[in-house]
Amino acid sequence: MERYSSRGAAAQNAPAEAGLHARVLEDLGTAICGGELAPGAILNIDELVERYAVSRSVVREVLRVLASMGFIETRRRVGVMIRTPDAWNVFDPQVIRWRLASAGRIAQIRSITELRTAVEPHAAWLAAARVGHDEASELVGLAAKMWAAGKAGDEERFLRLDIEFHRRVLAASGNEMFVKLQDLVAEVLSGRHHYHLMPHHPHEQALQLHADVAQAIQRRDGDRARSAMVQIMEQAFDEMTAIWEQAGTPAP
Amino acid sequence: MERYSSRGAAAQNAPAEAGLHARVLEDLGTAICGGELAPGAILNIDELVERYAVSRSVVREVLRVLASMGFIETRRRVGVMIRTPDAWNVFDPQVIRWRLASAGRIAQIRSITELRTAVEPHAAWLAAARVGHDEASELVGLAAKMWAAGKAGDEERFLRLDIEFHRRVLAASGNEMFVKLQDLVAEVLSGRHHYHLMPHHPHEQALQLHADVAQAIQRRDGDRARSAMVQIMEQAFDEMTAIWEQAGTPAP
DNA sequence: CCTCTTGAATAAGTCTGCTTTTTCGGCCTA
DNA sequence: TAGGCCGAAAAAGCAGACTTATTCAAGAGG
Repeated sequence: MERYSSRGAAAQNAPAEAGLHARVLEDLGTAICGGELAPGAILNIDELVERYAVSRSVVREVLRVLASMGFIETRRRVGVMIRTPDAWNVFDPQVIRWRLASAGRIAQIRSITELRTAVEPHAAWLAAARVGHDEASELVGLAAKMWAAGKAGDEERFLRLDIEFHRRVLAASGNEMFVKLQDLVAEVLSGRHHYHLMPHHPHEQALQLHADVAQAIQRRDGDRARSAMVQIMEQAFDEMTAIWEQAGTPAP
Repeated sequence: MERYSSRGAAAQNAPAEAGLHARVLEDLGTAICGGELAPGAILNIDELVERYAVSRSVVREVLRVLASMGFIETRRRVGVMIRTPDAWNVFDPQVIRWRLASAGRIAQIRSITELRTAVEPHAAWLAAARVGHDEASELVGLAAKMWAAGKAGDEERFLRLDIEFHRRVLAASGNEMFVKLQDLVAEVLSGRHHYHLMPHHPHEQALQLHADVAQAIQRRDGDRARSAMVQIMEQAFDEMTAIWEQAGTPAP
């Protein structure tokens, strides 16, 4: 199988056992996100059939999926045209993974970080109004565990608890889209780990702020929950800024 | 062609000239979003081939797209299983359209309204830091036109300008995901129109607030831009609340 | 010389029958 | 009862033929 994507970080998520569809999709997806297939470029089905040495049905199914992501447009008598990035479904988790694997990695991380900076404080505020008793208690418990893990210097555990904490706050907001958002953030965080862009040495203050959020939500003090979350986001944002100022890091 | 979706608002976006793929996708998408095909239900390809009287290739291509949206899961020896809503890509514009056509319409409108309530103030704040000279001027001009249209009572024109204004603010934030978000919001607003859920009688104060946002962004006063946008969002949110309190409206 | 019609070439869209692979579920043995 | 074997079911994949829409260019007519 000849590839478009230059065999870097690509195709790692779709190894041999994954089926032809997944492998071709993975390769074309990374190639488009990575710019190896530039917007405006034109392919045709037979060319892809030859290149990947798969049947027409496989190629056609992949093209349908790519079209639904806004990556391509097919026209009779013309072929398959690569679309410009502004048409892409940048909220699709799969697209985010591909972009994290591309040179636009830093931009992707920044976009999502800004997005959560906007959303999570509001989610905390909503959560204070809507959370159930048990949910609130668990949130407080989780904050306590984070505090312990942070104090003990157990970074791995802290990171897991951190992600779980934010997921629960978003879940408690009662907004399905906020919950989904956490999946995207998780993509970024795990991607950040994968590409060795990890800072995350929990500050003393961050530990306290998470506890504040949990407590404020439990006491249904929306404004306090929001302002504590704003501070958490400011810290997270500063961390990210530090990352992309030492940018240019080619990374694997 | 026999349908799953009960021939209501469905299949209106994919009429006869659209091709078999689009029509089958439309019908299955609305059926799943509408709950006619419940999570856990199992289909198989041949059944769909018979039901829609199309070939296997059409069905398989549709299934691949639905799978990439998190709607279904296919397993050998089992068939095609409908997945639970928490697996759906609720940020996909197509999914949003289907949900707006379903009984969960109100929930969808609420989710997105909450999302933009969270995002737009932050976008305004970012825009103040990043906007270019021309962009800022145009924003001020746009706010002025809105003011005129609002005063003249030209609702149609006001609505168009309103959408354009918010799009530009999001664009000026320099965050690609924020821009994409506006597409989703536009889906909701036009859906709201389509399903006759329009309030929108521009208040005097709203006119002033839009002008405030534009001016603050031009003067690079992020905090003032944000707080004005917060107030706009509060008004928009109140409008929406009014809609779903008179809920139960079956609508077309 | 320009416009309009026509028609042929092209590439996607659709259909069909076939082979391969995976996996479930029952059955058999230890 | 646990573990392994086997057969059937269904998706995955393949190959090729036919259909249809679109484009582009040549030729007819003004």
